Amino acid sequence: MRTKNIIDEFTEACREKGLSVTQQRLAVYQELSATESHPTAEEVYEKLKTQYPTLSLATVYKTLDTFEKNGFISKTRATGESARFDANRMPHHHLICRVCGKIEDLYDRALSQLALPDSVGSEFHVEEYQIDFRGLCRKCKKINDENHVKEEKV
Amino acid sequence: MRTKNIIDEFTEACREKGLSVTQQRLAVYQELSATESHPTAEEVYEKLKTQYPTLSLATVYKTLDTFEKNGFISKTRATGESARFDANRMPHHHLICRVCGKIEDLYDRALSQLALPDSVGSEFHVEEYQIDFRGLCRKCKKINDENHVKEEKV
DNA sequence: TGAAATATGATAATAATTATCATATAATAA
DNA sequence: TTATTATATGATAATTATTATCATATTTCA
Repeated sequence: MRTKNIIDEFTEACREKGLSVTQQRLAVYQELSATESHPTAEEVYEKLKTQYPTLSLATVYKTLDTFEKNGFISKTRATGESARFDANRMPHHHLICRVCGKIEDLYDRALSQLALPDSVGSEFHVEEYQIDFRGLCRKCKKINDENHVKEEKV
Repeated sequence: MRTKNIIDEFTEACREKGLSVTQQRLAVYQELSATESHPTAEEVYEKLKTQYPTLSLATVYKTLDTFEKNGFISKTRATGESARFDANRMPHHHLICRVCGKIEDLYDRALSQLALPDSVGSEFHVEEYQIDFRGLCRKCKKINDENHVKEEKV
């Protein structure tokens, strides 16, 4: 029943976004929903290929990319783009658009003085932290809204 | 004078960490300190190669890696490792060790209910956010502390 | 200064990701 | 349901970022 719900919700979410619902997408989404590890594309592929022998790694990559762009999943440590470096040790945060990938800096005193949870304790020695806000930049939001309207009209 | 300070501070920091102070490291560090963009390794290299014609891209990579491992700079979007994906939409944060790269999840109610700054306003539509705490895991901290003691003895 | 340690440059190798394109599947209209 | 159209897939080639290698050069420190 849990599985059923995930499938239904996923199917509905795909419809809303105008995405075809395919075996491969269902499989990848289910697999990712069933684990707490943060698997790589390769790992997802390895996990599924026994059950779906014709599945391609390229499809897994494309599927994950589609999911991420549609907000179904999140991508930790985006690759494919180059790593970016910063010598600015002033605490600052990032506004990252999930569609165009643009990164903007955000300075905010309150956000830079967060109290760290006690639970971290001696398990981890925190030196700094950074908040990544993910969503849509003004430009991509506009495009997104327009598409949504268009879909509702049809 | 500003430049002078940066050089002095950098040199001192290298000494503390037992790193050789080289032309290349100075150049890369100065370049990164002088910009607010978050350049890629390639971009740093392109910027410097006129002034330092013998500089190698491989050196820039190695230098940036060394800086990051020593906490001089930060690396946004770590690559070299695979991207990792997560279908868990429950707000959670990350504890990332800057030495061994291990990522652990952190759940904390307070950290997941942060008020967003007004300044963001209509410029960006935030859908979610994630805090990356960077520092040393227990194991790497131990090794780090031991090395420090050793260096002070010498 | 001179020996030992460390870093660099050139380049090869690797690993992750993306592009291409013919085929297959899904969505939609009749 | 079936035909048509749009979209996704699989196989594989190509690309891109990054790391490894190793001989040479530079730093460090006694």
